[in-house]
Amino acid sequence: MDKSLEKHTVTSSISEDVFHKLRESIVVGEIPSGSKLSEPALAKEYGISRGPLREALSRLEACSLVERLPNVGASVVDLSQQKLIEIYQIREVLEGLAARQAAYSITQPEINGLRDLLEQHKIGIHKDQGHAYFQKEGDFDFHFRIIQASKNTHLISLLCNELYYLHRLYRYQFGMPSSSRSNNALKEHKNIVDAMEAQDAELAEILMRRHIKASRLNVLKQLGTDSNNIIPYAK
Amino acid sequence: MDKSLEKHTVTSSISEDVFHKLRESIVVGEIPSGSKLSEPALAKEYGISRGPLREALSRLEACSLVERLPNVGASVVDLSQQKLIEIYQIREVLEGLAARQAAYSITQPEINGLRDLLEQHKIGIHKDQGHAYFQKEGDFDFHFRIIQASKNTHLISLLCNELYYLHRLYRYQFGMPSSSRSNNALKEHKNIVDAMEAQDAELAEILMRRHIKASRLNVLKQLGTDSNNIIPYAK
DNA sequence: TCTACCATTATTGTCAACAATATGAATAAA
DNA sequence: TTTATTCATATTGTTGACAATAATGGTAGA
Repeated sequence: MDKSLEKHTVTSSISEDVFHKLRESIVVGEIPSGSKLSEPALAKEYGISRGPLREALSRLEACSLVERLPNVGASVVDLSQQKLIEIYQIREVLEGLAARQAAYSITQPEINGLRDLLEQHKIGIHKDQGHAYFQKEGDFDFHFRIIQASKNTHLISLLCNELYYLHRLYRYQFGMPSSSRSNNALKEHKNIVDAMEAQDAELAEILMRRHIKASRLNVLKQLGTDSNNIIPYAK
Repeated sequence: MDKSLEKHTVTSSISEDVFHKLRESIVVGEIPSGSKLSEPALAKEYGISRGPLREALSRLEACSLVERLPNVGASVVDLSQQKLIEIYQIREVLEGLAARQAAYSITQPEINGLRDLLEQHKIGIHKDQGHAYFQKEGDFDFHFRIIQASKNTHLISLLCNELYYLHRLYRYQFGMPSSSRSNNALKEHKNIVDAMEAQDAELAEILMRRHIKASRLNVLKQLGTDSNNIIPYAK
């Protein structure tokens, strides 16, 4: 498997490249949500033909970042509070599953890695509490590692290839809270790692679900009060 | 929205058609799992060009029915007991979520529809207990309705467009048990509907998870004993 | 002035040919 | 006999052109 992997990852097709580029542009808001994606325009912009571009659009559609209507074309997905809630609900149960499975199969090195991350996170909070860019990435990293540790490849793909970028998109577009919660989040992260180290799968699942639910409620609270945080394209 | 939907669903593109045809062929085993999908051969078979065919393959890849290697091509996904377990684990939590959300928002007509289905199911068990084709479809229908009732569009898409066909694929390929369990399954279904009608979301989730877990354990038990049920392409 | 219809234009869907890469067989060397 | 290399073949990746459909603007009629 290593050999074939090594053999194939060196080759990067045009459609692959433009898929990654487009995905990043969409997630960071460079291409605003709701906007139309014209095939001729994009093809010209990237200096490629429409074939690989359509392939890329197809893949973006698969991870719910763009929507396509037959004979009409592709648009960047329209954000809404409703969709954000849906994504959180799904993450809640899927990452709960990830934590549960990880509790069974996580290794000591993986546990150590998570503890190091928590330590860095702690330092980060004291240092630049405020618009804490670090925490955000640190949070993603934390969740990432647990998902990977679940060893459920389908779950990993679902969370890391599809929902992850959608999540990032919303974080970038809606102003991002979570800094107000980073102390709580840190404690919750620690408890989750403790449960996993104790191989208490049920507890790990419950704690992870609670953690994501708390995050969801916090985000919604912020959005409810700061209505100006809602980006112009949201319905 | 109804108008635009009505307007656009009448148009069916070639790639759309061939996507549906290929998906069905794969699910029912007409195209065996693990087999290579040659673009020229398939294009010729369906009398189309390679363009829309590649689009269809791309969509099949998105729902995990085919795997593609760059510069190598597409193959129907390889089945394995490991993957089957992974899918069941994911369904367990996602359909648990669906049941929980459905408990909040399900309508009385939807409840009535489910009860009718259970009644038909009951009759079906008495009539042709054995290789009960009806139960299988009835089971799918039951789960489908609850997923729809969750009103979470992302969840609906995930379960009905992606996991559903994978599930069917495994059912068709591995001999399918579930008839041995149909009496238990019926009771479990009834309890789930009861919980939803009582708007007891937590209970509905727990019962649905337990139901799918029981189904998973049953399938694995069958596969463990009847090793000849495992299809030739499984590793 | 407003509405309905029509034609023009632009965009998407499809195709067939070309380029680049991988596969497999045949040959040569060890 | 086995392994490495090379070449021929087939397959995938990409392109540009053509066909079909939708969006747009203007005109005629009410």
